[in-house]
Amino acid sequence: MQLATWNVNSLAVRLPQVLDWLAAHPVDALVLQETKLTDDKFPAEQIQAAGYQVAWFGQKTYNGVALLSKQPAQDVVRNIPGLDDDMARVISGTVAGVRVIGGYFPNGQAPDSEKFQYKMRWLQALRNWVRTELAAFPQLVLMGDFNIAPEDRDVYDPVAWAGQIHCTPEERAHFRELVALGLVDAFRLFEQPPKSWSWWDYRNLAFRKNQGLRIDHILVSAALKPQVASCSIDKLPRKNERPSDHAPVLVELRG
DNA sequence: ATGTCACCTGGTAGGTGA
Repeated sequence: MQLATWNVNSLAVRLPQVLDWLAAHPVDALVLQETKLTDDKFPAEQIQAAGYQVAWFGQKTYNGVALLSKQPAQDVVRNIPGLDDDMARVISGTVAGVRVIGGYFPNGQAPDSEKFQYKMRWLQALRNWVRTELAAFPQLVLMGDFNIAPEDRDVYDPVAWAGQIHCTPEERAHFRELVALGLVDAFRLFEQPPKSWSWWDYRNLAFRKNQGLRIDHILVSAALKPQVASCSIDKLPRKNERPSDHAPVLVELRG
């Protein structure tokens, strides 16, 4: 089966691109971030017409996530249970026996900001919850826009970005702690092209200059690791007219 | 060196977030 994650930066704008991409990449499940739609405005009918089931969880203006799947997702959960959070950031469901968690992690703005403190609290709550989820669902995939570049090789200019948001030691420690729960970064299971990024700022001609970060990730559980056949970033949609600033990331599982 | 995009409010621009 194939799974994918994509931060679309407004599904209202990017729905045609999502449907085009699914036609070319008919993955079994796709999680979306930054849909930026209230639930009453979610384009469920157009997605269903394209052959996908969908569960969604949004809010006005910001955030918003969705889980698209060929087979309907079972036991859908929205956000992190037990965390008091007014932002729509997580949607989970079981697809073909795999527990899929799609997340839009907080950006954090700047290391000295209140938003960074929220990011730290959110990451701690996520870790505690994923620990229990892994115990209940050994076959688990955690994917989405983590807003964390795990290592210097995930940053186009690690010197300039040292200590900046997405690259702080605190964020990187949280990433490692998530992995330490019993997950693996599927992208790094394979030889990858150098300078592989999943996000390029809209500003500064960053995509043309390939100045990006790898902040969108697919973590798979130890039980699934032997089944991982490939993992890649699809840069093509970033070349569209009116692209999202993020590219989709895909993983293929055998069996 | 610089270079954006999407959304909101409230109004035909400015502010916010990323």
